[in-house]
Amino acid sequence: MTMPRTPQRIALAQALEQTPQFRSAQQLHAHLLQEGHEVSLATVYRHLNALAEAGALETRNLSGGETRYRQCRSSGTHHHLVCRDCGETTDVADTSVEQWVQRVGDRHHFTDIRYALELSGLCAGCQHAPTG
Amino acid sequence: MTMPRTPQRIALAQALEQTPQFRSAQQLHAHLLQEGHEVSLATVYRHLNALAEAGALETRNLSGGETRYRQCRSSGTHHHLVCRDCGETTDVADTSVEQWVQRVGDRHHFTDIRYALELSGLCAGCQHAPTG
DNA sequence: TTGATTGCAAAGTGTTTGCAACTAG
DNA sequence: CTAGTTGCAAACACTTTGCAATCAA
Repeated sequence: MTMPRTPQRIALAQALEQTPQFRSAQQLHAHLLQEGHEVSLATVYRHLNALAEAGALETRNLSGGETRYRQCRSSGTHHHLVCRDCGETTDVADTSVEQWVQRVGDRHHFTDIRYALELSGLCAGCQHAPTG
Repeated sequence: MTMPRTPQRIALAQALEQTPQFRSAQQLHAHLLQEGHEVSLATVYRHLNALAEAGALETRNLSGGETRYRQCRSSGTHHHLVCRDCGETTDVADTSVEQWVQRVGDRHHFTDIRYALELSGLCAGCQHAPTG
């Protein structure tokens, strides 16, 4: 159970700390290189998988086979509203969906319910801009 | 806008008709071969993409880069409750989430809101079975 | 006839892994 | 010293695509 505090691991942890956004292994890797850290893509993948497996990261599967990761944050549930044009992300704190989900599970006799909700739209600043 | 009714296309359409389950391109391809149809994997992929793009199929991205498809059924909005153990899929018809989403969008001055909600749990039959 | 469709095999993506060198503790 | 970690390059799984042959209308 020893666990070396290698510079790579530390750098990745910091990168994950920085934003609440979901980012891909490749994005994170590029980010680390830009910051001057020496890490290989393989190492990034390895840590990401380990962290996700340990429950420290949330994951999201995109079309194209890409997986994005982000650190588990607030204990309270919240969702993200992402602007499809500029990418701006807003946290949405609200528990009504949570309650609804619980009810649905009960009604269908399902237990250990998990759910993922993704919201996207056009933010105030992007509503007149053409999407392309 | 001609559109040949090829045996491959017909067979695939029938296969999609058969179950409400999400299935991968490879699963569908294997299924078709078993039924005695001659189709290439490439063709299955091509049709699946076309149908999904046209809005005739719903898709789901799994970890591992796999995409699963199934035919769109009810016109009204609904969600899916999937059993993590046996894969059984239940449709959940309910509009309260829809309304909530709309409210959230308004509150943040976002327009053209889209959302995706995925629900998973353990169905009644799988609640005592070990997950492995 | 003619444009859409098909199959094949090659190419492409994102991710994983074997292995030898390396390093934190 | 030694188990865990790293980088590289090869391997993987799923999907996409170029192209020539084929087929439906």
